[in-house]
Amino acid sequence: MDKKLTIKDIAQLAGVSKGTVDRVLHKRGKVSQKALDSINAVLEQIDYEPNLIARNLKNNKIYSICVVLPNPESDSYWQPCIKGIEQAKKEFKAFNLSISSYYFDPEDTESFIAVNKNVLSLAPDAVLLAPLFYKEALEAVEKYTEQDILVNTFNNQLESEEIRNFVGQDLHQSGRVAAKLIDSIAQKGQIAIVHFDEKFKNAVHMQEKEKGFRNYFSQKGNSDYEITTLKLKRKNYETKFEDFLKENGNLKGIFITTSKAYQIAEIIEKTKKDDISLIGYDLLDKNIAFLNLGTIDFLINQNPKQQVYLGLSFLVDHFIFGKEINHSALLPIDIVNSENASYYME
Amino acid sequence: MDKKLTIKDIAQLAGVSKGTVDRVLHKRGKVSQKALDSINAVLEQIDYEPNLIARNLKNNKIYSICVVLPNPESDSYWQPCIKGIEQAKKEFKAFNLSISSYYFDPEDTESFIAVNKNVLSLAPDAVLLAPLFYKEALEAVEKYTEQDILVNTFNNQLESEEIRNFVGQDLHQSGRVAAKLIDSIAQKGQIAIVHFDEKFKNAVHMQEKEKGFRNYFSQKGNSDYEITTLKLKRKNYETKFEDFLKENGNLKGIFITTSKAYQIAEIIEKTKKDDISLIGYDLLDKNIAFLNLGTIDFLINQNPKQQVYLGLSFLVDHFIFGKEINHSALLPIDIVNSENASYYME
DNA sequence: CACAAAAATGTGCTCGAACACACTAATTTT
DNA sequence: AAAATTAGTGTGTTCGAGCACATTTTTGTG
Repeated sequence: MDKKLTIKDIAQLAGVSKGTVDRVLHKRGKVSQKALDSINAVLEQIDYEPNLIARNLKNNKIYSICVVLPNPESDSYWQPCIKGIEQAKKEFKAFNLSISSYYFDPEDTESFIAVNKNVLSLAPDAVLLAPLFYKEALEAVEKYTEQDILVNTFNNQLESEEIRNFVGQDLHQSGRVAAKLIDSIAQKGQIAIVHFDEKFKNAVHMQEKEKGFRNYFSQKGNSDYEITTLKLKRKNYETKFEDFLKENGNLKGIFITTSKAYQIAEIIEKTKKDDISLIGYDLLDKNIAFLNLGTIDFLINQNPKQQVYLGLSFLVDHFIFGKEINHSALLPIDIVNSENASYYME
Repeated sequence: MDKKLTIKDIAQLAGVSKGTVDRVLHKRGKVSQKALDSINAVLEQIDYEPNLIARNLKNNKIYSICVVLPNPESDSYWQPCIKGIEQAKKEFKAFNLSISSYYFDPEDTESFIAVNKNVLSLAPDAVLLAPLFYKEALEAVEKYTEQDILVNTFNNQLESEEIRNFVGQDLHQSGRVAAKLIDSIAQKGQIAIVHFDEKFKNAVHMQEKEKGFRNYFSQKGNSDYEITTLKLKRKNYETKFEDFLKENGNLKGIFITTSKAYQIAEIIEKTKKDDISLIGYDLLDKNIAFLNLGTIDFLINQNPKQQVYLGLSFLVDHFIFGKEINHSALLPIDIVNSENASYYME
């Protein structure tokens, strides 16, 4: 049972003290060429891995991480994030960690700014941020970075040098997945891309999905479908969509780019039309209900729970085990129907 | 920044020494009622979590884990397992772990017995086993358990008291997922369930999938489909399947219960019939090729890579962090089309 | 050559849990 | 009542990395 080699072993093999080996490993200088050579010779022969457990023993600081996300009560898309945070807390309970959540109002830029200001004043070690408002998020990230607070993002991609990590999905590709699904199930005819546009906050999101969706069909060529885009606002979406249905009798499929597919499904269900295929996003209870009913054919899982969990576990890996943080982690684009939905919800 | 409470802190609060606290925590006895009471009083007030890092520092044993699985060269379904093992090795490199793989011939019961005998003689701390052969696997598990070797299984479920853990999928539900997919895409007509029957080694597997598939339609009632089962053997599958195609002109969908969908796809492709929907299993290169071509409509990902990785990480959690091992972990049943396949492969 | 400054190297302590062992106090035995 | 036994308690060491500090060696300069 050959145990792992330690710094002490290397020191012995190289004929120096562990202090010298330590200086070589950490490039702290103050080492003679002779000692350096003999230690390097040993290091080349053996495969030294520092014992992370021992390394972290000394470091008995409690790392505090703040998660900044929209209030799940305002938009239930974010509900699963709570579970993701709980899971991370449970999983990492044994380490010196303190994870706390801070909610902002997804409809209110000011609230986003205020919450970030508050979190900044708490001076945590890291922030996991859902950067819903582009400009304000960049400013927040800058301030955090000034205070040496590590910032990671999830859900929305933000182009910034300071961001060490992003956990989310490729929205363009997600649009292509939806297109392929429509292509698999919808009859020849018209296809509508429906954006539920609440104060444009998801504008970039929805545009990327639309681009991907259209890209699939234009790349494929000679399509059986005519694709139109429909923008709906919260206030009058019902009448506006009902009008759209009347005007477009040949509608065979709808791709809803937000998590509000159930609102379309409700209307479709009333019209008793069963030849319109519906593809939407996210496993909200209301969406699942229509999925089970057959009104919605497929949902694409953006996996908010996993996004938060992974984002947190990257931070833990970084703080506790000194691992480098990847620049970005793209989660799989899960295709969900009534039969496999439960596995993605729990 | 209040740091975590240690044994020393508890000792101070209770007015005893850390040794006494240690005896209470580990129920080693030799503690007076008075000391016990005062320590318990402290423990009730605070929420003590032992520092796992410190606990494991002392324990500098190298844990050896053997993975026993079919030779990926005999059946490329198992190919991703190698990556799963590599990933686990990389991820857990920093801990005192030694993970090694042992292959058996999936067509040869004797080889399964021999490999397990060999692994048994190596006396590892744990074995992660793909229990392909039911009876022999039970015997092997029994022998391992006699030697106090922890056994976990993946891919195939095995009913046994000794098994602490299983990582895999619910095959019945996976059949239902396939049925729902067929129901979404196939035109009215005949549906065939195709079993590729290699020496019955997967018999239980395939039967469970078929049951789930049929269960979906019988539960739904008034189906547009007539379902037949076709068993093919490796030798003459081509002619047999071609005959089947000729005899069943109204065939609209095929559910292949193994990873050999590409063999059916090859034949379908030749006939130039494009109104037959194909659902199969597993992201083999050949399957992916037909998925991209459009011959295969969906693949169900059984995720062998993740199965092995999770199985190993459960063992690591157990050995390194003293976590309890769950009895079973059912992985999601991923629906894969040409657009989201890459996320499940890497 | 002396002697200071700088460079190189080694020593020793820390982290928290676990446990061996030494030690004291209480109890029983002779 | 002294000796022996046992119950109860505290102390000290270990694990490996990291780092402060002490110590030794080398180099430079008058």
